[in-house]
Amino acid sequence: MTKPSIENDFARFAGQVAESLSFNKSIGQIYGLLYTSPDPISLDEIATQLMMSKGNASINLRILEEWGAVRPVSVSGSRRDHYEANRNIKEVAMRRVEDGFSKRLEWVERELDRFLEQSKGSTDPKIRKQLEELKSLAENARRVMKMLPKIAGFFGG
Amino acid sequence: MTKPSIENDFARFAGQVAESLSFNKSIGQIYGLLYTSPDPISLDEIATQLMMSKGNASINLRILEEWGAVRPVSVSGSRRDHYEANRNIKEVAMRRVEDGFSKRLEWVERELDRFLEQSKGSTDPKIRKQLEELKSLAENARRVMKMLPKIAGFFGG
DNA sequence: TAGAACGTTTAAAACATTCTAAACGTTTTA
DNA sequence: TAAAACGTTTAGAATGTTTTAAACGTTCTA
Repeated sequence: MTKPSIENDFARFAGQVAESLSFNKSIGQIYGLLYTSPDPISLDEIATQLMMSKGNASINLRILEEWGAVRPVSVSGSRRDHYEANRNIKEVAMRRVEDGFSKRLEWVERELDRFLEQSKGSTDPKIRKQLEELKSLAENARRVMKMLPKIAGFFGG
Repeated sequence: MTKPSIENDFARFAGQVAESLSFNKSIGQIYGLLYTSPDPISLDEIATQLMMSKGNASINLRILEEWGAVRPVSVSGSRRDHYEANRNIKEVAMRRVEDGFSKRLEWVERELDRFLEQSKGSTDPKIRKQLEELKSLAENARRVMKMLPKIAGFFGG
């Protein structure tokens, strides 16, 4: 942090938020910095402003890019990559939920199916009933996930 | 794992699920074991079955108890504490969302208010607009959280 | 074409979390 | 009352994650 400014405080705050969501601090800081920045920023500037190594900035920028939270833009008069934030946080979050949580739920359902297969015939019927309960729970959870964008849109869209 | 059984496989699976939710493995394994167990189990039995230290079992059982995911029950003929799972996972998850996520959202809103205060007068108006946008986003998110039990109930209740 | 300007990769340092084993304090049993 | 049976605490070992610093390979510039 070269200068103490509201923008820098905000980037630090975004780092804390990221940590509390079990992302890493740098990811939050970078996104926070780009979020408030009126202009796209280069990798070097990001690293300097946030007092982190170029390497770290590079790695976490790439992750943010994968998430669609950040995009590279070309800035005339500079050959450096510059980045700007995708400020549509709801969109970013939804994609994150989809890619992270829904995919895992599908995996859980597949595993539960395997257990159900295993439990056929051999074990006592109680466990089968429990597995079926779990599976329907997972299915419902996934259905809720799927509705989430519409639900979120229904509240402040 | 003394015996290879579907129950033990399931406990291991629950451990993986826990890890993917950024809890620790032991928490998931313990809950998984208790979930499928027809009878309450003692701390020692839990540790033995899951091949973990008593200390670890003790610590994580306490966390599960705090979450309301597990409850101690007295078993006649034994002075050991025995535990059984609260199998109402939806209830457990909802309380977890409430205690974890909603509380954090409230903190985010408070911090955003502080930034808004700071931004009054001094800085350019753009950042203030962004902060207000973020705040309304957080409010909406919290509103969705609050509705979640009803939404979840609307799907398979 | 030599060297500067970049972004990426990598090895290891710094740090955080999880887990174990043993010591410990109670409570119960004999 | 001595010893056994417990659950908890604790110090540190094991492991995992994040970050840095430096080496590296390109691409551009002069």
